Amino acid sequence: MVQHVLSGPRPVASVARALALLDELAASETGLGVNELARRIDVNPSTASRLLATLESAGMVQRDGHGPYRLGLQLVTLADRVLSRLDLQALARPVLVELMQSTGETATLSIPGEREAITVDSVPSRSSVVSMARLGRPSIAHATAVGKVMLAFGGGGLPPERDLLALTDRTITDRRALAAEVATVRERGYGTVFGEREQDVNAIAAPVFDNTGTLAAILGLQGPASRLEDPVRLLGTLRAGAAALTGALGGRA
Amino acid sequence: MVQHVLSGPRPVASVARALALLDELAASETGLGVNELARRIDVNPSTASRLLATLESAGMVQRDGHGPYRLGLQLVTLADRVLSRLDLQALARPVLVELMQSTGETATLSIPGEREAITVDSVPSRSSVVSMARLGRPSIAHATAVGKVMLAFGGGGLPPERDLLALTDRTITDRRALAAEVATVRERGYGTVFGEREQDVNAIAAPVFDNTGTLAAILGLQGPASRLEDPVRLLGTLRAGAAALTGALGGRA
DNA sequence: ACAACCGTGGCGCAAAGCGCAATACTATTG
DNA sequence: CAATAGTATTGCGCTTTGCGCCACGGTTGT
Repeated sequence: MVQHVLSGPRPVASVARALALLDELAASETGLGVNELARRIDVNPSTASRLLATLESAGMVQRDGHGPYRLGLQLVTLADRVLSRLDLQALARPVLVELMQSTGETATLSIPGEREAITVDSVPSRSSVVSMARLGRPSIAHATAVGKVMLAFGGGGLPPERDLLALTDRTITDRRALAAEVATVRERGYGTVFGEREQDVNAIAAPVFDNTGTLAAILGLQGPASRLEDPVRLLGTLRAGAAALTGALGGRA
Repeated sequence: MVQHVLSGPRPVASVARALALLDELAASETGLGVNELARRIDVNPSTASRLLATLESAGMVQRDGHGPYRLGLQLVTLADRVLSRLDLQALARPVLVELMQSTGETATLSIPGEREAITVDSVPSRSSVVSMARLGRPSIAHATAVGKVMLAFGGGGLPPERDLLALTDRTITDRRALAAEVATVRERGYGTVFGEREQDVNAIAAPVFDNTGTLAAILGLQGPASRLEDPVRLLGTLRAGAAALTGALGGRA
């Protein structure tokens, strides 16, 4: 074959061939036929036909009737996911800095995942005694302000009661109590926490939406309970930041 | 066409698995590990590892060090190709209509290919006796206004002399003469044809550039020699259309 | 310290993808 | 209009090759 020089692990040939087809289609402005593609990546036309059929069923390539193949719209969908995340983090950075500077507390950016929200960026308060926000760490859904916002706006259901571990004596461990709390968060448009994850930490969080109206991220502010006795007083600033981000993503409200 | 489980062609399983990985990554906002992905598409972790390595070498997925996988930037590149073509045709339609209405001649949109430019859309003149512009047909590079523009701005080389077939007695068949003509086109910023493809057809064409400065398309106007004695008098209108399209694509000049 | 994850490489078997060839269809040739 | 040369897509059999199993090293959490 051709690329036999590759050191290290042997790549999956079929997949490599399929990707080569995509590259060829990307290089050609007008689209290519099966035989032409087969020649370019040096395989039998039947092989190319089958590979293209597989790619077509996934929307990676498309064509008009029996005409030449072109790149498919599914690529746009996938790329949109990439860009939205890149955009989000880039756009959020100055907002986080602004939030930290005007409030003096640690500002965090979290992305909603399957069962918990993951903190992907943070700007720690200058006077941060405790650096609570470690990147990449999940925020326990039922015991953080960020997590409550995710439950309220993320579209997923509440976690099972056996996951509602008590981290402090103020943690909500009853599923019905959590449901009520989440409903309140959804109604007010922000979530709070008063020592429910760590004894002396209070926090507030607000949702950020994208152009499709789905929850794209969560902005959070947190500080020591001694200083941040009532995090709701930061609500105005936090809401301004969330609104700025939501607007930048093409969303509203 | 729907995916028949019975008599339908058997898709290439490895490729289907790789595409399933991409779908799973698209579904998850935060990225996933090898084992987690393997569980979701129901394969062995080692298989997922190899598939992902193949995808990674093509830039379809990426990751930070040994962290979880995310969708790769190559997807953005591929999607850009899709969108640019879709955008182009959508944006060009009103321009073509405008060109036809203000000049009374047939307006065409062509996309530069490997060796010739392919006409992908056209708005025929109302009084079109001859409908020369059939969609999907290549414009012979050395004997059409569109083709000359492609040679002048497309970046590719001149065709070999054996391809310079004489279609009429005015067709340029000498390679050096063609080189001179192309140089003139590049200098003036537009290409013309006086009965070099068909005896009684004159035409003029102008380039459209995208945001990277490469030739994205070619706008053409053509009519019967009897009526369109000097196509250069349409230059102003044509240039305005080309400039509008170039601007819409983020290009300049 | 162990334990429980994770990601990856070697190995061997059988599943599976590939090339060959035949088919049907279309476009272009004489 | 027949003839030719393209294309795209099947069926079929061989052997390649991709997969699962297992084991290793690395990291996290108990």
